[in-house]
Amino acid sequence: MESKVMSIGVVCELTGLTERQIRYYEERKLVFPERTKGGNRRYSFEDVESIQEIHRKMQEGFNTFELKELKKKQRCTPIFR
Amino acid sequence: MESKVMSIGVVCELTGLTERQIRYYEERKLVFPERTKGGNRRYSFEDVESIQEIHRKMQEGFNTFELKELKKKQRCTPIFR
DNA sequence: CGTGTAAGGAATTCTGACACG
DNA sequence: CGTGTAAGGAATTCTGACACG
Repeated sequence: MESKVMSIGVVCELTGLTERQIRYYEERKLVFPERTKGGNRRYSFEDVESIQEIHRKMQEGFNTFELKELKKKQRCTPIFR
Repeated sequence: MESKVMSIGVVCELTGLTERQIRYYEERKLVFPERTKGGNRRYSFEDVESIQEIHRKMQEGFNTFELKELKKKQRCTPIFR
């Protein structure tokens, strides 16, 4: 599901992370929720997956910059899979 | 997806219905969203499908009581399909 | 760097009621 | 019966900043 339907509170419940962490990943250009007219964030299930992956990688020692680099590479290599 | 993750505002966007209509279906025991600790409704994609089906049936002339009866029958007949 | 927190405001949602019919 | 609406309050989310390190 790629439709952006969840508020940040639901994402917190699903991931076990804090709002602060989730907003920070966005600040570092790792997640891209949509916004309501009022400015509230809306996430998809794919975003939730992505957020969990980010958190896992960070626990493994990666910082947000490195994760951004990782994403770039992933965007360029699917041809070779 | 049966996880209850959407606020009523998102359901309005997805269905084109008003909050009033969606809450009324719940009042008539046709939809069963979960609640946050604070009391806010949370709907699943299945709920959205259900709500759209309810609205279609009502446009065909059914009232909420008849739809409740229909649901009962549907719960008893899947054996025969 | 990544995250916690208090601050103040704004968007979102809630309930119960009155209205029409 | 099904839906609109104004009312008042409460839950949720937002941003920018200070803090620690």
